[in-house]
Amino acid sequence: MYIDLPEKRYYKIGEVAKAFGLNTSHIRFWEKEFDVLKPKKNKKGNRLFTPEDLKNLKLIYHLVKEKGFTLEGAKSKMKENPQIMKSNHEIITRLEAIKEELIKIKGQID
Amino acid sequence: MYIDLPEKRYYKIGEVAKAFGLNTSHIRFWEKEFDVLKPKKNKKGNRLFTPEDLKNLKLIYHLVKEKGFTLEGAKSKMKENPQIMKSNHEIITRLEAIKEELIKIKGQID
DNA sequence: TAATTTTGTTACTTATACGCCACAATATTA
DNA sequence: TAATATTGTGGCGTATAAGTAACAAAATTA
Repeated sequence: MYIDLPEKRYYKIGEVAKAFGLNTSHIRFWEKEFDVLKPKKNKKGNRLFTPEDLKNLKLIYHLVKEKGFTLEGAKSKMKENPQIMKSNHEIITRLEAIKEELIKIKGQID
Repeated sequence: MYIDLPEKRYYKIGEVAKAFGLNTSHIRFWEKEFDVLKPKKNKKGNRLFTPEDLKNLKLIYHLVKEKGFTLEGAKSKMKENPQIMKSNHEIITRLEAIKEELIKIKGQID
């Protein structure tokens, strides 16, 4: 997967960008495009991405980069039923991780 | 809906374009992009679109113009499981037509 | 303290998805 | 028959979408 970050309360834009293989401008660009992406900011204005923000980013990435939606397409898809969309996507992501695990285990047996 | 054509064996590009509210260049462009779109041609080279071609066009239109897929996104979506995709889409289209009918009838009752 | 990172804004670049035109051949309509 | 319309291929033009870079100032990290 394109993401591999330690668990913590907040992530900086640089870490996030790196985790997705995007550059920081790109992240900021998506932030302007997608209302759902609203990282907190500290007093100086630095972005603080929460794990929740990362979930949203993952979903956007999935729709745009993997499924081939336009940004507009992704936006309206996400409006359809945001919470169900998101939880489905989380479940699928989780299942894919489990599948990977199982394949690894199988490899050890053979 | 964007389409309203009499039933016949073949349609000319002009009719097809008009039915979708696209211009002929656009139809030809999609033809280059989507392998699934392969209208027959007569000896002179004129395109002969079958009802089957129209179904494919409808699906493309749906994905690109209504769902917000990029052309690439639409292509890979259609490769996933072409026949199921298409029959689902036909069923949904049919149901929507029925819904329209029912709404009309309801309007007459009120 | 020095090096690195981040900020917002703006402008620039590239890619996508067409639109339009020319010219020739054929078809349709008056 | 003459005028008009439609179609073909091919190439060039273009609007919008999507992403990148440049900047100087401020902040963070080493």
